[in-house]
Order: sequence, then structure tokens, then C-alpha cells
Amino acid sequence: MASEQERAMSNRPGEPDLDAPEAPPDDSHHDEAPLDTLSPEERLFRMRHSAAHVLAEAVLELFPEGKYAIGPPIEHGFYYDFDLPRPLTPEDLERIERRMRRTIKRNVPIEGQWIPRDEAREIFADQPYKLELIDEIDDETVGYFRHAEFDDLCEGGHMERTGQVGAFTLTHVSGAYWRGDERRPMLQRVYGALFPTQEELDAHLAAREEAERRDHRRLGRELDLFSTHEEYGPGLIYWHPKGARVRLEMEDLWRHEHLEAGYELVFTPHTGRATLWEQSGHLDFYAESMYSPMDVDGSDFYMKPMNCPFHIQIYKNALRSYRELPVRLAELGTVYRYERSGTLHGMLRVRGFTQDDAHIICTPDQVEDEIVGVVELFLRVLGAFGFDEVRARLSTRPEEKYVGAVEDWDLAEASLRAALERTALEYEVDEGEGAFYGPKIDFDLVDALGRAWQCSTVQFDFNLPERFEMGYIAEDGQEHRPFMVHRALYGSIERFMGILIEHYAGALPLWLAPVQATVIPIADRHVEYAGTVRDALAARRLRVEVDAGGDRMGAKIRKAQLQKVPYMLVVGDREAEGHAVSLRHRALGDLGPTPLAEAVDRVARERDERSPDPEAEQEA
RNA sequence: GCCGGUGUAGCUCAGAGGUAGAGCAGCUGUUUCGUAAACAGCAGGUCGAGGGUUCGAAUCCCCCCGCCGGCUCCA
Repeated sequence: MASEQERAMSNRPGEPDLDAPEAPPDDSHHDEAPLDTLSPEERLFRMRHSAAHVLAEAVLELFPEGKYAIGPPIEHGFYYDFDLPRPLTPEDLERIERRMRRTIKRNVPIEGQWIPRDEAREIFADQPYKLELIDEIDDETVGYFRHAEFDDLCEGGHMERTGQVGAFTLTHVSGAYWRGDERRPMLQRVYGALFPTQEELDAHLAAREEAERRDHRRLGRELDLFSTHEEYGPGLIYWHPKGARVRLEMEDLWRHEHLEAGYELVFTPHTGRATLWEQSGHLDFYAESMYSPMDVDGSDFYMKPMNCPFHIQIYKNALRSYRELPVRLAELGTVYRYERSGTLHGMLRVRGFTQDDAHIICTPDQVEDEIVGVVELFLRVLGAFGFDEVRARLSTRPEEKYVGAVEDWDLAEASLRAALERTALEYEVDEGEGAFYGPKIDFDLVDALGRAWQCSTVQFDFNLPERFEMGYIAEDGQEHRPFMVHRALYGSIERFMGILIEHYAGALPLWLAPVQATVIPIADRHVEYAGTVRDALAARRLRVEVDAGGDRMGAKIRKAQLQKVPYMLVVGDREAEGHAVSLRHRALGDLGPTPLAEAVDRVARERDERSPDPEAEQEA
């Protein structure tokens, strides 16, 4: 199970179809489909592509000795990579952008043609990156585009004139290796955002700001949920009391659902002797992601990057009969993985995290029902967290490098498909994208901002049962190899928490909220009654606090609102007298006077039903 | 790891060779207040670490460490 912890930002770029026109060999003019026949996506793709050319032109005007590499359209805009004599500054970006706007205003035609490779080699004689690209092109002609004085090697997909590129802004500059290869030169990449209209661009920029506002690192600090202490270990999370309350709710639900679904819970060690990792193959294939070994009594011990080898030991501790299968072993197992320092990101990409890991070991004819059970469990629990939109991706057997028998792969893939069909989940298929040891389904959940996060995964493993010689005695009295499935629902508790924080912008649903209600006495003489109110809520196991400080009521309300506490119970003379509270909800505002018992019932019911907030918290 | 940026009070930030500042938070006091910020006072810092230049360094130089944005998108 190599990829529970996926890329921090796993939003998959909506790779537009390049749809390169075939080169008419006898016609040097580079024909492109007329603009008015294009879908909006293709049009946008062309706008972004053309803007990249305009960008390159502007940069090369400022740095005539600069080299340019590649500049494709991307999800929200475009970029272009350059090799320049000095690093670009924010002021440079402004100058570049001004020049780009000039070119766009001049509205010059963008023209393409096919030219012989030799001619291209002459044109780009002092452009090493272009020459490298030309050498890799198989045809005898290559695409060549120009507008005004600027020319570029390019297979096409452009607007007709520079005035047609839409609304854009340059966003940032960063380093990027030539061809994504860290052994090759580091280039400077200039990014731009581009949309057909200013309104759409503004909406995109606003969405970026919103995402920044929801950043779990910032909310985690403001809401006192967690911290990191870089000087004592980058990528390691410290859960504060309030964050731990949320985690406990996540874990309680998880344990309850897993016991209900027939899993057995286990605990396994955090470290094991090198021999275990040799047998599992991790030291051969996964060593670069493992913490360095520690010496214990003269042999090497490794922190575990995965739980599977331990669960396998539990399975193998007895001779297993087919009557015992399926065996489902589940653990909230904390693992440590060495992630490169530059990739660490808050709770979303860390070096120590708790996997909600389970291994199902079963016979071939149990496989399908087991997988269906897993998918149903996933959807039920993800739904409880408010993730109703889930996308699935089925990855099948790679063409070449794989272990195990083809029949077993076929059975496994069929069962994964069947589970997706039986749960009526929409899915796409990534042919040949499975791991070498088995096919899998990855689940992306979609958050309030429309971002997709890969969390859950079900993954067959034809490798470890072999390596550890797992077996069971079947009805025929012979030992057989069982099927083994890894699966994780949250993936990583840390990561899932980070996603939850961003999804809800910190306003977690009441059942998850660290503080579910704050009692606000108006004056000191109401503190005693506030205690009565608190006790009434606490008696129903609600997480409640009294704000007995010297602030005025308005300030206490503000504090509770900023802490995103779902309910505020204001108590003054009237309430103390009438055994009531004045109820306020963080999203609904003042709900007016309410008898204490009724208020308690309301809050407890919302907790028990795991209700989402009545009003759209999501919208900002 | 690499490229660029960045690191000053718990938080957000100002200070750009002459001995460290604001707002918020905290503490103390006064106020006892009806649905998103009462008022006053006090305290708070080896300016990320180490080394160097200088009469003098938060400020300039070197070297570490951390954080932030990227490093997948193939003419």
C-alpha cells in the first residue's frame, strides 16, 4: 500500500486534449481548426497556450540572452520555463506583464507552419532546449509558430490573434527542473492564471484567497487544534487537547463502524528487526522512504512505514482453516516515512502519521463480497463527515512488471468492478496503472471548494502473501494461498483532519466540534446559573465551557464565533429566573429564549444525528 | 534534495549600521453590561542558530536550521 498519503494537492489537472492536427506533408501552412468550431474547453486551452507564447516573447525581450524551454497551458492558466542570467523578481513580473498587455493590445496575428527540421535547427541554433526538442521529433517537418517578431517551436493549438487570449495575470515564479528531472538544469518557471473573461479570472483569484483563508495550518493554530515543532522534527504533528477531541470522535466512529462490519482490532509494534523488512521486500523497494535504522543489541531495527508485515505475523501465528476466513485485521497504526523536506506540508504531508489500516485475508470466492463490504463501509463513513461526492478510480494490471497469476488479477479486477457497480459509484478506469503487486481502487473525495483529495484506497496484494508464505487449509485438506487486500478509509488521520478543517473552514459539524457549546453569563451574578447550564449539558456528555471572564457579552460572543463554537447559550436575569437560556447558533445567529431542557435536547440531538450545520457554513 | 522567497513579542507586522516598536492576545485593576471588540495600567524579545566585518550589527558578509511557493502538466 504505497500511496495512502498522496500528493498534498492531489487535484488532478484537467489535462485538456491536445488534439494535435496531423501535418499535411505537402502543405507548409499549419492549418488549425477554425475557432468557431471549437468547444469552450479547446478555446480556453488555445487562449492559455497563446498567452504562454506572449509571455515568452516578453521575457526574451527583457533578457535577449535568455533561453526558453517549454510553455504549455495548464489547469488554471499557463506557464513557461526559462533559463535566465538572474532570478526574476516580483518587479520583473510586473514589467513582463506590461509588455504582454502591449502585445495583446497590438492584436497581431499568430501564424503557424510546418518547416523542415534542418531549417528549424538553424532558426533555433542558439536555443539548446529547443534543439533538444527538435531532435526528439520523429517527423521530417516540425511545427513553427510566430507572432510579430517572436517565433517558437510549437505543435499548435492557438488563437488567431494575440488580442484573443482573454483575461490573465501573472501569479508567481518558481524553480522547475528541465523536463522534471532533478539531474537536469533548474529553470525559472513563470506562472499565469488565465480565463476567458475578467469575471472568471476574478472568481478564480477569489477562490484562491478563499483557499488561503481556509488553510488548515492557519486554522489549526487559530483554533488551537495542533502544532508542529520544526526544530524538534519537521513533519511531526502535536495534537492539542482540542484537536485530540476531534481525533477521538473520528477514531470512535471508526472503531464502532469496523467492529460492526466484522473487523478485529489489533495493535502492533512501531518497530521491527531488519529481517522483517528484508522478507517483506521493503528494504529492497522502499528503503528511501524509511527512517534510518537504530541499533538494538547489535541488530538494525526500523520504524515501521507500513503495518502490513505485522498484521501478517498475527495471521500466521496459527494454522488457518478456510472456516476462519475472512480474517479482517484493523489497526490505527502510526507509521513513519521519510518524505523529502521540500514536500512537507502541514498535516497534509508529514513524516509521522496514523494510518487507519486493515488487511482482509480471504478465499477466492469471498473476494467480491469483501470488496463490496469495504466500499459500502467507506461510503457510509465518508458520508457521515459530509463528503457526499466521492469519485473512484480503478487501476488495473500493468502491461509488463507485475507479480502473481493473471487469473488472480482478473478475479481481483472483476471483484473491484463488481463492487463499484453494486454500489452504483461512478468511476473511471486507469488501464495498466495498478501497482506491480495488485489492482486497486482509489477514492477521491470532493471538498466544499470542489477540490478532490485522494484518501481511501482498496488494494489487492499478490506479493506479500507469497513472500511471507501465507496459507490456509481448504476443504480439500490442502494448503492454499489466500487473497490479501489492504485498505484504508481515512488514509492518514492527520491528513484527513487537515482536509476536514479546510472543507469546513474550521466550522466542524457539532458532533466533531472540540467545544460544542459555550455558556455566556452576562454579568458576574449570572456565573452561578451558568454553571447549572453547563452541568445540564455536560450530563448529556456534551463538550461545554463557561466564559466567566470579565468581557462584555458582545466580546464573549465574538470570541465564541471566532472559535467557531456551534452554540452559544447566553444567560442573564431573565434566563436565570425562568430556567432558560438565550440560544445563539454560530451560523443562524440569535434563536431567542429557549427553556434549558429544550436547548439541551436540541444540541444533544444534533450531536447524536451527526447533523451538518443548518445553514451553509461552506459558503465562506 | 534543488530553485526562489522568507524568519523581529503567543499572533499579525513596522524598523534597512547608532543600542528594539505597534495592534491583537496575556496579566492587574475599574466597569456588571442583552447577541461579533468597555476603559486604564503592567508585563512581554539572547531580532531563527553559529561565525565574520565594524568603535558599534535586527540591519552588511559567510554558513547552518526552519518555514512559504514550486520542482507531475512535455514543442
